[in-house]
Amino acid sequence: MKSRPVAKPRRGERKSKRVTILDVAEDAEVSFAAVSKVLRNAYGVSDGLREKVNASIKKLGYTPNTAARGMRGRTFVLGTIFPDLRNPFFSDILAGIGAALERTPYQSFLGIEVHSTAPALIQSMIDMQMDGLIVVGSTEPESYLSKVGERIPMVTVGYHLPQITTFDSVNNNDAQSARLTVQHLAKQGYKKLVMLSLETTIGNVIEERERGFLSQAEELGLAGAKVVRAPQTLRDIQVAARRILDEDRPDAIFCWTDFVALEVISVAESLGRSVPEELAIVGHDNTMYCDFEQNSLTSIDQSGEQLGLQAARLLVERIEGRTEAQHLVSQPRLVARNSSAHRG
Amino acid sequence: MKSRPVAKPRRGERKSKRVTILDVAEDAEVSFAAVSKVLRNAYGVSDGLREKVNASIKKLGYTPNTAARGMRGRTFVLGTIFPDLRNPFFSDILAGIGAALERTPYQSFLGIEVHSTAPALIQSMIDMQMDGLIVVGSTEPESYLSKVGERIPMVTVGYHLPQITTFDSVNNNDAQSARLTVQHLAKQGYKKLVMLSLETTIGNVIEERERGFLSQAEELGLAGAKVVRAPQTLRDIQVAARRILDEDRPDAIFCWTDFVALEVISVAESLGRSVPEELAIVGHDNTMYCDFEQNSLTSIDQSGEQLGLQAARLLVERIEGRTEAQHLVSQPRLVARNSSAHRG
DNA sequence: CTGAAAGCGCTAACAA
DNA sequence: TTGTTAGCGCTTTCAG
Repeated sequence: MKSRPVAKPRRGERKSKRVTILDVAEDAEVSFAAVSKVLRNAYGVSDGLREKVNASIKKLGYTPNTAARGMRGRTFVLGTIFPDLRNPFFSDILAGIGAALERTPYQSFLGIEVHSTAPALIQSMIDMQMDGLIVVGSTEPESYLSKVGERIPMVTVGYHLPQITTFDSVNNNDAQSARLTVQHLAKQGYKKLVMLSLETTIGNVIEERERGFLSQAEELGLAGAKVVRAPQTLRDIQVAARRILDEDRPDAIFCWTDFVALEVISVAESLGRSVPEELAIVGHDNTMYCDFEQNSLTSIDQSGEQLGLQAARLLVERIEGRTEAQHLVSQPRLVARNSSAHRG
Repeated sequence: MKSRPVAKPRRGERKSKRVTILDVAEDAEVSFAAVSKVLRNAYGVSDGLREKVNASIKKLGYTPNTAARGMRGRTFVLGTIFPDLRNPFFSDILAGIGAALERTPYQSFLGIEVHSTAPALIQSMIDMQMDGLIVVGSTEPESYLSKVGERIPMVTVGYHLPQITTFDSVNNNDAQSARLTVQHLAKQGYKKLVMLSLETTIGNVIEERERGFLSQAEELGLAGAKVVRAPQTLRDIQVAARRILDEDRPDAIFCWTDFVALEVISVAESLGRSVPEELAIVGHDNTMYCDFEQNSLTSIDQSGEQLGLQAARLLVERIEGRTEAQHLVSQPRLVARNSSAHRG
């Protein structure tokens, strides 16, 4: 016996049927094309029609099906890619992106390179027909990013390539970050400087900081300034810190990001080295943990919020038609706290 | 003069034309339906055909258009919603979700309630035709979440409603978190306990912890145990901590999450109160900052990674057909460090 | 100013 | 086992 021809339940059955543009058209007693025009703010719609349609939209609680939209035009969805979530600095960037998008029709979703690679995430976002991408702290080669930029509007944060034309970028002046640090430490009377840097490179951010660190130290006549690189895991940082403290015996350490600096303080403390009397520590990003009394960490503020804001602004501009590349660089500032206070 | 009929450039022009299922079919010399079947692992495809198609897919670098997929069936995209990114605990949850999804065809994107409300994010995700949602630390009412659960497969983390049938949940036993804390503090010899809790409720997580705290204190005969609530901003936490320290004068404070505990340590230190001799501090979530020597914060570990892993697993099960609700509760454990060490 | 009609790339029922 | 076909909900010409 054949089953009777019922409305096929399929998988999607559980979802109560969506309100579509046709339902709105019917309710408003207009053609569905008219509804589409109102939705897109297209040219040539009378006020009366617009009002009727908007009333029906509200009444029925209609929201456009983004997937369907994506098949023809824009989705008004942007993708943002972060390397991880552990660094609280990223939440500042996100706040900036949110602020920039607040009064626009755009939404942003995040992809995190935690168990996915950046290329996989980027491909997924393209497959979802997202309108543009903000790529933060990428470690991918320039050639790859350039190709992505040809396929979809893109802005990088932390990957400064002033000559590139296929995407925009927003950056902190990372060399300047290191210069400010060295100047500050020198002024406080510290003389033997080590920079605890990152093993894997992030765009050209890390190189820039190392470059600024070494050149400024040289200019100020601080002999023996040295760069040591370590991976991002706490274990490796601990080992590196211990070795620096035992072997290089600097009186100041500049760390590429705050949590590394906090770990170095931790190691120094467990080794009985007093901060800042015997050892100054400076971090980078000025995250909320710097302010705690027990850390009181001098740090470089690169205003993640501003970076995110500008990135989102540039991206929307690109999506809406700009074709010449823009590359923004913002100036960091040093926030002095106890961890680099002494040594008059 | 009319413009000549060129291939219309439109907005999407910049994007080099996508490889579609038709291109693959042509290259493999089969019908495009055959390609779709291979893609979906559908029943009734010969090995020869499958191989030919897979070769063409690889050769052409084809990836399915998720938007088009979303119009008919599944997208294999999940949405995860976090209240914010500042709490490093969330990155543990994310790691768990990533681990669970690693060997599946599913991808997860994040929405953060920073400038968007949860309902707006949820609606966007539904509009993108995502297959399911993981909602973490929501403050929305049960009635609303229940309605969402009827429309789309959903799992909540941090919203334990054992009776609800429209979605699954994964939770830490939050009452037990507080009980463990009180037991530990009592054993260490601390007697006057205050819990520094959150003003706005997160699911029922906060209530549960408060309940466990008060009942366990009573059971152990610790008179005068008290709950104080404060908003999540550093400023408010500072004010509250100062007031507690000045007025309530407890010898131990249990904080609902680690960064609050760190702020309390900071305030205590600036007030000249020594931790743990005069004052014990216990946090919650056992985030990486607890381990730093300068904090050495006793904390409750609720294994965010496990919570995320289970949530993703349940969600995939639901998407693939399970209809009876599942509600998981995991047991926390206390990690003792210096901040609650003394008071023999 | 409004509506009719043609697809976008895919899934899944159905026919061969 | 394979191919044909009918949409999914929307944008965007193009005619009226």
